[in-house]
Amino acid sequence: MYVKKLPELDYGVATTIKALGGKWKACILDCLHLGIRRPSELCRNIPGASLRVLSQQLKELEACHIVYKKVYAEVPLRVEYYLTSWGESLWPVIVAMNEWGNAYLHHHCNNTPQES
Amino acid sequence: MYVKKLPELDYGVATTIKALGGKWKACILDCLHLGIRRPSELCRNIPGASLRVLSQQLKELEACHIVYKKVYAEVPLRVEYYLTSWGESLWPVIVAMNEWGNAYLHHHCNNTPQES
DNA sequence: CTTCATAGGGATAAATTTATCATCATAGGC
DNA sequence: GCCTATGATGATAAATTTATCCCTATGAAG
Repeated sequence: MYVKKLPELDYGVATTIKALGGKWKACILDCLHLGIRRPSELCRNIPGASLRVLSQQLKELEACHIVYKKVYAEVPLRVEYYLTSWGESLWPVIVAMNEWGNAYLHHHCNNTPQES
Repeated sequence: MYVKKLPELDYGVATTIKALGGKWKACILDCLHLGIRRPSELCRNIPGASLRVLSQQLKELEACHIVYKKVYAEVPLRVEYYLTSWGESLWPVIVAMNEWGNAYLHHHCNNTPQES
């Protein structure tokens, strides 16, 4: 890993963005809400993300106490991720962001924000 | 600038994060809500951010139609940024993110998400 | 014996974002 | 003239995030 060199902002929004801002994190949280729990399942449900990347993001979400991991002593190894109460409490925020973003996309269709 | 090489996710949350996710964007939007409009004023109100970086972020926000720019033909040059209706409609989302993030910070005090 | 699925991680590369430094232009104060 | 402030931008460096490749380990299936 690396170490942050620049000071951070103790800012509610900044904190939320750090928690949610990873490329695949919102997708992962969506999947967890749908009951998809195992890394390999997540990988199949999120086209474009490799297992490696999802593992990294899950690890970060876990470090943030947004998800937690259950490991079963089976073979092949079986792991499940669940939302913590912090993860659950994040849901309304995700919904609000999703609504705004979708409304935005409908009005600025075929472009992402930075490019339009 | 650079050109994106990898495909983007057409995801409401991803869109919102792209719009809000810049390091200083939430600060800028806060300032605009407070009536701070000129780049040099923003710079003085956001310790740590250089004028150059704020200009970049303002430019991105402008490209997203979240803020717009008014230029006055004065000397020295005078510029003001305002929230568009999209920018205004983003406010509830920012508030929700801010509340969650602040609650989070209070319970995991002295740590940012990724480090805790 | 080879391959698959499972989950994880080290090493490294690539992509992206943010910061730094320099420059331009204009007018005023000293 | 030199320094200030204003706002913008080009070039480049640094920091950070995301992706790729390869390896570990286990047991079952072929």
